[in-house]
Amino acid sequence: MQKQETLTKNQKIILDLIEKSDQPLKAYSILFDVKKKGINAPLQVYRALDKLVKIGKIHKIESRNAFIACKNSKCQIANATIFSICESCEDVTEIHDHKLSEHLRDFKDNKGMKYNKYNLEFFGLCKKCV
Amino acid sequence: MQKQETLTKNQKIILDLIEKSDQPLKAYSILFDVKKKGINAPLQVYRALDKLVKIGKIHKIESRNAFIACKNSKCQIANATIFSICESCEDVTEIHDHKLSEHLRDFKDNKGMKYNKYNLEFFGLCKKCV
DNA sequence: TTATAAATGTTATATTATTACACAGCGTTA
DNA sequence: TAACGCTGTGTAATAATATAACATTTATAA
Ligand SMILES: [Zn+2]
Ligand SMILES: [Zn+2]
Ligand SMILES: [Zn+2]
Ligand SMILES: [Zn+2]
Repeated sequence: MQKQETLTKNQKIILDLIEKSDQPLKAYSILFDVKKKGINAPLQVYRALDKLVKIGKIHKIESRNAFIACKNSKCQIANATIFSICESCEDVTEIHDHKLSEHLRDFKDNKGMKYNKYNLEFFGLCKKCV
Repeated sequence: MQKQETLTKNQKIILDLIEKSDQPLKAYSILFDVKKKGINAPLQVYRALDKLVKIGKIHKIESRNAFIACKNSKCQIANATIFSICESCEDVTEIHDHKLSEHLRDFKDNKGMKYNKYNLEFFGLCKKCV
């Protein structure tokens, strides 16, 4: 099997849900919401999430154990994510900053690590919460 | 009570253990190891971990749910961490790169977020695992 | 068509983290 | 001294997050 072009039923259901939310969703809240669509078990959710993360349709916010849709339609950057997180209202925004991305992409440590991915999370207070 | 200078018994026990390991430890593995010292419950571990994170003695590797000691004796950077993580052997190293840190510290988005913390995790393969 | 990779459905279980409550120790200050 | 606030402790219970194992089905490739 080559690269899968079309999403499967479960993957579509779960991606739809995540895309409708502009904020990250947690796995068990997703599970709760898709039970009416016949998805009954955590594993079904986690499998779809894994796949969607892998193909870059969604990203995991590691510090929150939550998943957010990628708005960048041509997301080549499943492996290069930057987020801004408000610690008061928990609002999360994906950041696309060319200069910063470049800097991170080009970063080399002094140990000969071969990087293929990074995830950066900024924390603070958003305008509304300052 | 002012800022606490000295660590408490539980905090010391747990920091000692983490400092002895050059790799991240998980909360329940810590719990297992400190049972012989009279720490019996998860909460006792998590409370110590929270405190140690807060004062910058250790850092949490978010993508691994694990905790590593900060080697930087004067760590003013509890709130500005960069890690390199090998996805094969799971070796984790804290990175201190002045230029990159500066770049991250100075980063401003276009939404008026007021940042006070960031965490960056690089993933890839270390020299041994390439 | 046959082999194989990917996805599904289900049950059970493992792992990570928090809530709730009672109490002890220390420093401040009334 | 006594009252108070703050931080930490100990314990039990439970919540939240994630994976293992197994049987089956579907999609693609040769
Ligand atoms: Zn994205
Ligand atoms: Zn906010
Ligand atoms: Zn550090
Ligand atoms: Zn390695």
